Amino acid sequence: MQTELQQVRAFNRTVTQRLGVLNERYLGRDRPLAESRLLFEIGLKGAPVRELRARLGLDSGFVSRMLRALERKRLATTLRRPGDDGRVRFARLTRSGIAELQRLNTLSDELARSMLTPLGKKGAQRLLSAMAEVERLLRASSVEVAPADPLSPEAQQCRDQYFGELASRFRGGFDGGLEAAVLQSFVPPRGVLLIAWLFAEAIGCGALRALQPGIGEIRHLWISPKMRGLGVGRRLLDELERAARKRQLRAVRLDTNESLDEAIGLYRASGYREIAPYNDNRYAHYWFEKSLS
Amino acid sequence: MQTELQQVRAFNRTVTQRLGVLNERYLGRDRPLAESRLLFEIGLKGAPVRELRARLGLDSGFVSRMLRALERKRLATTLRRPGDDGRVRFARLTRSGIAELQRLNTLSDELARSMLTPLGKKGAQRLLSAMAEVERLLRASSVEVAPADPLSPEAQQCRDQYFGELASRFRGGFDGGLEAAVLQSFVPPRGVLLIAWLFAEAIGCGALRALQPGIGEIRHLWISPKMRGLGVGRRLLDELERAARKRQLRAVRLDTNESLDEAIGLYRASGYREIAPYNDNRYAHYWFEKSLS
DNA sequence: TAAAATGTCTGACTAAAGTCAGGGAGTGCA
DNA sequence: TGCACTCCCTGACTTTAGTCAGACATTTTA
Repeated sequence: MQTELQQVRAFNRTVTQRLGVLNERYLGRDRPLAESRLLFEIGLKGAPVRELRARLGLDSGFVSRMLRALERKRLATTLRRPGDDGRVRFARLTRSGIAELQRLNTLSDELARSMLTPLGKKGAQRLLSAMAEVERLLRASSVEVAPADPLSPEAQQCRDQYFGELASRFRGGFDGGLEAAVLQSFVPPRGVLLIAWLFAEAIGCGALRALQPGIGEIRHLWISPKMRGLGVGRRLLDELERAARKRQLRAVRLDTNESLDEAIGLYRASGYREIAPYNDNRYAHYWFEKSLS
Repeated sequence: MQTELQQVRAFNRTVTQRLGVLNERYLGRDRPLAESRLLFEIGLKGAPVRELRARLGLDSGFVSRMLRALERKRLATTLRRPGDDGRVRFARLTRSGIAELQRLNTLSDELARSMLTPLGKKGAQRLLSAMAEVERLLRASSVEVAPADPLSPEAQQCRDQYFGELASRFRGGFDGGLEAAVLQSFVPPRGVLLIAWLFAEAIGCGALRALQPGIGEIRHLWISPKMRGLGVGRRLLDELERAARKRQLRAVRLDTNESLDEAIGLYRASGYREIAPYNDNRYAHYWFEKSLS
């Protein structure tokens, strides 16, 4: 473990040093860095001020003041969008603000090039794939799993994506009727719905409910496609099993469709064993159980 | 190319965000971040002030002022070391400074752990090896190659390390006698000595000199062991060949010892072909030539 | 040995980043 | 309608980070 931590620290040092220096040199040329970041965040489409604040993690006064500065330089405007909540201001780049953003993008590309070109073609390829791996895993490591209300908009959104995917993957489609009673069964203390968050975005979910005395059922385990293969599913499953243990369940069951290979792989790898059908789900091809000791 | 640059930018964003937030949260808790970094750099063994300045890339006044601040808090002292250059001050941590450094190290470890543990064992391993790769390549990409005086201390240092390595690798050892005339032959305009710099540290060298009319010779190509396999050797070799072309040479030659496998591999991969001995170097087993068209 | 260069220090300054309190406008609910 | 709340704004601050000029001691070079 010691050397692993040292490795992370070495990475941390090298990378912050190199990127910090470059960011300042390329992006903060004639303007405070925070202002450049704000320009980036507003982007071509504009954004509500509250969102800018959240994304940059900055104080309301600070952002407001920077927006005034951008307005004085005629790079951005804030307006109120009719139809929206009248308190919310919407920031948008002016024509010259967009030109400025393009210039920043060019500089940012130069920065990227300055990292790749000295390495030659093969080295650049190696760096790129290692970067992609680090980036994905680092994102995965900031994922947080927390219980949620099954009726919350985020839960609804996860379910929509989940059912949408089932509909496209199942041979013969999928008709996602779901009674309110099932959702109620995910509510504590008998069940639980867990959502995996990447910052403010819900990127996965999974639910546990009581099936029979001593036996729970896991349902709706889903991970956003862009976060697959990074262990998020495994984490959700682990947490659901932990929740089941806490509820004194001695086993959990689940069913799944033949087309969901990653899920089936995950279940087998996690110690689930195939059992006889315990329900008449017409979309299920496999039924699994794992005993929790 | 476009998507490659985008990949780098995505990495840049994710990593600076994640590391920036964590750095501040963990290391800048009750003290300016720069001060924490200074504590790190002084370290257990202490360091000369000039070196601290160089490593952190900070203004002399700024560092001096931070040192005074650390002194006021009884975390560090500066002293003059007898025997050394009397102008140089040496910074050293006090007992409580060391305790503070340990605390920082603990926090830094926590930070590292917070990245690894959510990924599970396999994910952590993947992250670690990708991090190591990114770190090494990023360091390699900040290497700069520049001509140097063959008599400069850095050149001397490179040669010492080079000869030292030859002595340990050659069967039967190596007696590194080198006449001043040879060094003189590396001086422009007829020859050139290139040094590869990683920030202020010389981590590789290579020399070109005139051998016969129209033919040059490459000598002393060496890369620090910790920077091997990252394309630095290839870059030095390319630059030496470019220098040869600029001098209107139509070919370059070099000799090498059988034990230097990496070098031999590099030469072959770069288009060098074995030729008959063109000198009577008793340590050489192979003689190579490449024609520059 | 004088002159130039180097290493460190201080004082005086600036820019950037961030915090805090309070106020006005708008929204949603009782 | 009144009240609590949200969103954004401004003004008044502080801290952090940095720059610059010059002073002084020491070392190196001519």
